[in-house]
Amino acid sequence: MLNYHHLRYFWLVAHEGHLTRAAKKHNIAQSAMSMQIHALEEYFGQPLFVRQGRRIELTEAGHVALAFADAIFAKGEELQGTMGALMTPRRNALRVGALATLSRNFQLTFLRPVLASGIVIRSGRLDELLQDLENYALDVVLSDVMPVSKALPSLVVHTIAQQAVSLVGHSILARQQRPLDELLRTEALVVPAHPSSIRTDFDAFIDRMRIQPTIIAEVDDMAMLRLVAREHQGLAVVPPIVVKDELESGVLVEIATLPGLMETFYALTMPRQFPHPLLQEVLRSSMIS
Amino acid sequence: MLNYHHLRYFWLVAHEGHLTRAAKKHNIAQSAMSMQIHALEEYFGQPLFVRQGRRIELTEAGHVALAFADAIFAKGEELQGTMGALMTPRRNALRVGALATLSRNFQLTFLRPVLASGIVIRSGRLDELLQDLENYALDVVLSDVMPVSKALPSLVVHTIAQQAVSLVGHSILARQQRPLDELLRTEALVVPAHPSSIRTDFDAFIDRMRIQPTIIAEVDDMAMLRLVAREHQGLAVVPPIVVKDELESGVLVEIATLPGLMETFYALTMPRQFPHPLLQEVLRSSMIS
DNA sequence: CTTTTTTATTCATTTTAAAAGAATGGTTGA
DNA sequence: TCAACCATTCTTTTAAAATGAATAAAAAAG
Repeated sequence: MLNYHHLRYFWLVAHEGHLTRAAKKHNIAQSAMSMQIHALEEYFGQPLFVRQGRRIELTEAGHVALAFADAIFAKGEELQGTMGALMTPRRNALRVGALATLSRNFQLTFLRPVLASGIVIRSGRLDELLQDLENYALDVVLSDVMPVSKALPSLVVHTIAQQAVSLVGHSILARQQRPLDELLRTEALVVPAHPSSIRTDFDAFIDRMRIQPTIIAEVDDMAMLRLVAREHQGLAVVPPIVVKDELESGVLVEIATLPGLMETFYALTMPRQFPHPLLQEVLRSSMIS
Repeated sequence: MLNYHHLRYFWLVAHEGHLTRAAKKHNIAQSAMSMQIHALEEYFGQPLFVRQGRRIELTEAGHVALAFADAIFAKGEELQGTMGALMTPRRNALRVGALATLSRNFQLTFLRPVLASGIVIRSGRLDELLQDLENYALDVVLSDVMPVSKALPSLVVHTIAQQAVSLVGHSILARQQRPLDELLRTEALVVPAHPSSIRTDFDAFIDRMRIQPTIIAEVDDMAMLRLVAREHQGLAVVPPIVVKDELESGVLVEIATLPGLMETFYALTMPRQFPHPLLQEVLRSSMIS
C-alpha cells in the first residue's frame, strides 16, 4: 500500500527543491526527510530525485509522481475545507471575499442573483483573501487585479465583467466640450491608488499622452473614492458604476471616457469537487461569453 | 494536517458498511479501526458514522468525506500503476488487452494506426483483463461485451465500432435466393458461444422469429469460428470481418444479413491523469462520432 | 589549491503513533 | 430472554517515525 506519509515528504521536498530547506521549513529533521523519501523510492523501485550538485532534482519518475501528489494533496485540502464548511452554522451561505477597494455597486451587481439565498461577504487584502480561498474558508474572491500566477498555481480565474473607465466630475462650465488632454492637464484629479489595474493603466495612458497631471488625491477604496469625487471640484478617474447613484441623480456627470482603459473584474475560485451551487449560479449569470 | 492513514481506514469501513468486517477483511484489529476513525472524526470535529443498529451508516459529512477519499485513493492507485509502468522495459508501448474471443481482424483494424509505435497485446478473459486494467498493467481493453457496470465503477467505455452480423457459408445451390427464416430453419448453424453479445442477440432474434435452428457448433473464439465456418458445409453467424480473407477469395460468401443484429466493439479504459498518447491516437481514429 | 559553507546520507537512539488483545456494553432478532 | 453481532474502551506491545550526531560530497570563497 502506498504510504501517503512518505508521499507528503516527497511532495514537500519536490516543491522546495532542497531537502534541507523543506525540512527546516516544516520543523523536521533532514534525516527524517531523507529516510522517508528513500522508503518511497524503494517502494516505487526507482529514484525520484537525483543529486545535482548541491540541490536535488526530480527524475522523470519524480515529475510524474509529483503531478499525482499535487492532485492528491489538493483533494485532501479541499476535503478539510469542505468538512470545516459543513460545521459552520451558515454553511449553505456562499462565502464571498471581496477586495476591500472594490466597488460596492459592482459587488452588488455580481451577487444580486443569489442575495436572497444567504451569503457571507468579507473584505480584505488580496493576499489575505487568497489565503482563505486556498483554505476553503471562502468560496470565491472578487478582485479587479489578476493575482500573479505564482501565488496560487491552482487558482481558477473567471473574467466576469469589463467596463470602461471615465472622467467624472460636477457639471460646471463647458467641461464636457473640452478635449481630453486639456482636461487631464488642467483639472485636479482624484485617482485610484497603487496597486490597482486602473491606476497602472492610467499611468501608462498619461505617459503615452505625455501629460503630467495634477493628482490631488489617491484613494484605494472605491467607496472612499466615490465620496471624494462627490466632495471635490476636480475630476475623478473611476468606472461609472462606482458613482452610479450620483450619475443618476445628476450630482456628477461623465465628462469623458478614457480610451483604452478598461477595468476587468475577476472571480477567483479553487478547483472544487463540489462547487458551491450558488457560485455556479452567479458565475453563469455573470460570465463574459 | 489531514492524516491519510486515518482516512484510509475510514474509507475501508465506509465501503464495507461494517467496522468489524472491514477489520477482518484487512487483518486489522477492530479496535485499531475504531480508534483511527475516531481520531479522524475528532480532527474533522464531527462524526462520520452513526451506529444504526448493528451496522454503521455514514453521516452527511461522512458521505462528503467518502467522495473525497474515493478520489484520493483512486489517484494513489493510479500513481502506483504509472510508476510501475515507468519501469517496464517496453514502457512506451501501448498495452492492449483483448478479449480472447475477439476477431483478430478487428483488433488489427483498431490497432493499425499505432502498430509501428510499439504495442503489447494480451488475450484473456474479460474479468482478468479488467483486473489488469484497474491495476494499470494495461492501458486499454478491447471487448465486444459491455462489462456490467458494477464490476468497475470508474471504467470509461468508448464505443469504437459497430458492424452487422451475417450468415456466411460456401456458395452452393441457390442459397442466397432463399428467404432468411428458411435458411435458419434448414441449415446447420455455427454460432458464437455464450456469453457474447452476438449470441445473446441471435437467441433473442430466433425467439422473435419463432425458429428452432439446428446449432451444430458453438465456438467462443472468433479465430476458431472462422476455421469452423471454412470447414463446415452449413452456415456461420459471424460479422463479415471475421472471415474477411475468405470472402475476398470467394471461399465463403455472405448469404444474408441478420436484420437488427449488430456487434458493438468497446475500448475500455481507466480515467487517467496521463493518458497514453498512442491510446488517444487510436481512440480518435476509431471513435464513432 | 585549500578552506569553508552548504547540503545530503547514514546510523544508533529516542519518541511517538499504531496495532493487538482482552474486556465491556449496546442492539437486534430468534 | 438469550445468543449473536458489532462497536467501544483500555492496557500492553509493536512498529514506525523522528531525532541527533557523525559522515560525505559538492560548490563557493579565499
